[in-house]
Amino acid sequence: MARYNFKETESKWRDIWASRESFKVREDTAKPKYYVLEMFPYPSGRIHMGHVRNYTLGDLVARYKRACGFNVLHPMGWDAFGLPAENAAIQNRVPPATWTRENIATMRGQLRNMGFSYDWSRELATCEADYYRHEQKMFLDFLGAGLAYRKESWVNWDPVEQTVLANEQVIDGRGWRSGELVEKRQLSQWFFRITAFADELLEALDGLERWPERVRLMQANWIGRSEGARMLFSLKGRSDRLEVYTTRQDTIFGASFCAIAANHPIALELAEDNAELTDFIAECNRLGTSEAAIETAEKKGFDTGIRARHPFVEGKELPVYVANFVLMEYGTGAIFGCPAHDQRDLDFARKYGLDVIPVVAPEDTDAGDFTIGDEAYTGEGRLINSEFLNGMTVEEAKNEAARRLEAAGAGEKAINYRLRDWGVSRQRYWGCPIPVIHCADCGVVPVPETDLPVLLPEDVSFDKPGNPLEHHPTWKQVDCPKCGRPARRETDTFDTFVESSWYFARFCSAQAGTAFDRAAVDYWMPVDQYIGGIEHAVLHLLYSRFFMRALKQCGYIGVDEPFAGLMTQGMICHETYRDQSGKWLYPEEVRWLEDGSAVKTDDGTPVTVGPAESMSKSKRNVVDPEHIISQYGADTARLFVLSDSPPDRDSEWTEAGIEGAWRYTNRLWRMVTECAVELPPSGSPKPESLSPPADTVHRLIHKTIAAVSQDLDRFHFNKAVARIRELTNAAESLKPSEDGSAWVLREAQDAIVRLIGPMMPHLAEELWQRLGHGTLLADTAWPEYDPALLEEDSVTIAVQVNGKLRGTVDLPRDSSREEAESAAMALPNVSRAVGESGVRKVIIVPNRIINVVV
RNA sequence: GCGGGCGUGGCGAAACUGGUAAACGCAAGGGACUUAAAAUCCCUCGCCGCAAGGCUUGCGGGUUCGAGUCCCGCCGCCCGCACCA
Repeated sequence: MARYNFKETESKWRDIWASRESFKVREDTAKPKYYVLEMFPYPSGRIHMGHVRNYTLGDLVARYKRACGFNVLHPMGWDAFGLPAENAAIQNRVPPATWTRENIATMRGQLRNMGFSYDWSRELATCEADYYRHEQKMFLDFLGAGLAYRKESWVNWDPVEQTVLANEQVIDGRGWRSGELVEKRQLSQWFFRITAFADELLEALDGLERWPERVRLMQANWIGRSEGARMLFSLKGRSDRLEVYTTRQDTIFGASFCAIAANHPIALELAEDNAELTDFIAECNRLGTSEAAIETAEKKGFDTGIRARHPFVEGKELPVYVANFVLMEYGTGAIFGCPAHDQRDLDFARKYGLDVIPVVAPEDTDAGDFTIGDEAYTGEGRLINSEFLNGMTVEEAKNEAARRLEAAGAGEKAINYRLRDWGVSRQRYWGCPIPVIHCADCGVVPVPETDLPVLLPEDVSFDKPGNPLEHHPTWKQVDCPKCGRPARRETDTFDTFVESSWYFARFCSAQAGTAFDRAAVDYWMPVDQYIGGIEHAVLHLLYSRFFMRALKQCGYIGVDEPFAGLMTQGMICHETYRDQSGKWLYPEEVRWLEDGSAVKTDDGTPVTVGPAESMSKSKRNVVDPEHIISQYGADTARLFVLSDSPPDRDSEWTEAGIEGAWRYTNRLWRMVTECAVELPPSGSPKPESLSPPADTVHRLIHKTIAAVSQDLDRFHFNKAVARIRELTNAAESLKPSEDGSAWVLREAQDAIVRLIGPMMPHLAEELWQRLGHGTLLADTAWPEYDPALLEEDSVTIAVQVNGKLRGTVDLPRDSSREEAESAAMALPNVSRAVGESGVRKVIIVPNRIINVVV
């Protein structure tokens, strides 16, 4: 029995697709367009299983849509700037550019070997000047539009990466890549004004119907809109006023203190001649922002001695504290405390002996009896102890309090967002240079457009720690474009998330001399289906949404939303292995014994097998796609990652699983190439009569085409695979002696090959040719089904007695109720279950179920 | 604390708007072919039971002729955000 020679076949068809430019596309208004994109990879060196899954999903969609008649754009590129290249440079003394380009070459070859239907003519790498030069121009335009600005602020400093991180890149107080606790530093940094679009980015989430609900929720939470009021408290003995933000302006009569953040300007001013306060502020700054630190931290305050005047109560004064739980980054960095209705304020008030005045009482409570114990009351109710607000609901009181504040010039309604502007400066070398020049006389001067691009020098040294651009002998020395005197180039580079915020639009016209060919972008954008990991739910996916709006405002493009559809794929997991000393082992270092236990291949010592976890280099539970491809071929690997688990769920890589996929690959091969009987050519006319078994399979072909199409439309790829296997099973079990079976078998082969085409393109292309077709399967339309064959003439109907299954009856489709009922009652099981008691009623759902109620 | 999701065989999973639970695959067991192995093919495979039959979708209730699916209350697991004013 000949095994399928995937090595020969797969490379043969890849060469044919490449030489025919099968997947090269251009704008064509005669066809509906479909833009399918997978998140482009960072060129780390080699592709991993996560890439295989991601790109297999995308390729399936691309090939399916192409077969369905869409003009499909399916490009690939490289997210090529980033820190690993610098680390490699330090460790191996290879320039980052060289390291990156070599990795790209390797990974491009690996992706080609997978047979993905990319239009390689659109390939791009973000580290090349012909890409990032456009980004520098965008920055200048953003600057002009007020969407980019420079500001001194407290930023997150990653001590390992030696750079600043955006808020989105700090997870539980730690750097998203380094995992190290971040420090707060005050630095002058470039920001993108993402907050200008806060409301729009939030509102538009509702329109992203083909995004997973949880990604939309995560973005909504991240933007964090809240409605409340800004209030101004005049301060005794000072001319300035204290601005606070609150969502509970209705509780103003319950206020008993104000609190400001440790980094609030007033706190810093007072600290100048108050050593005790300086110490307290330092203590607050030391406090981590990790979950553990926050939970264990005690509420602490420092009385500044300043007194704030209550806006409505003549003579009432509130002490102003510096408090460790007030964040400078949220709202105005100052609050008023109403202990009765906020747990944190209550804890604080109890500790410092402040008043606790209830001002909201639950509907059915007698106001006089309502007191606060250890728990603040945060529920609904009516206002008490609140002069002009008394008797109002919380909602009414919020409105009235805001109205009165505004009338008194002491505040107004306000909307606040959690979202902060996007800090894009990075003190790193391998990134896009920020095109500005610092001049001692003229200040910050943008690089004139005619001087773009600002090229990243490649002759850099990593001998000293820190940013090589700082240490470069000449690069930063430049004349001021305004006054001509010696000045200094900005040595910060952009966050690499800037490059990934517009690459998808660049793909529409990847070779254009300007950033975008507007007509091409208008034709292709938005991306119809974007596929990638959930880890970018907030980061990349939010930045890109902002970037499109910023580009639109600057006249580059006309779209707001970059990704109309989003699919987030799950991770690939694998068992973990440790030897006796607890060291992690690679799967290939483990051998399995007869009794099911595992030992080390080299010395036979026992191995501890751990549960499946997501593949990671540190735990060595990785499988190199290249090994799999050389052992089983790309198609088998592709089939395996599509089988069993739905795309959005984590799935486990197992040796048995890939073996199962390999078995099926060979079954298909044999079914077409080693058929026992002579089959008529594809497309022969249907024989006069089909035996009942042949007719059943004939119908199944059409049912399968219908079902697989629907499954692919809904991204239920594992179900589509199952249905194709079902059809294969049925076709194989058809006996050649049956009337018409040869014709049906050939029809089934044709259908199976076409249906499996987007999943296993090389094998399908080969079998398609062997079935006698003169065209490429890649150029062949998706099969159609005959709706008349989807419905059977007879149906099997379940018969229940009191909801319990007692048997089934086979009846002609659409039999009358009487026929159905009498057939059901005739079943011995049914009459036994009914017994002596009379039938009360019979529920009949035509063609589905008969339920006899006794 | 807030928000969201998920609990189905030994395992991955199916089950359209409530209508025959476990399709498809993996693993396992038995058999055929073979000197032998691999490959391949056939059979069994939710649980209890020789069988007839009974039971079964995390647990407890409810709605319904009928619930994996809807409602209420628990239990468990996972994810996101979090001193957010």
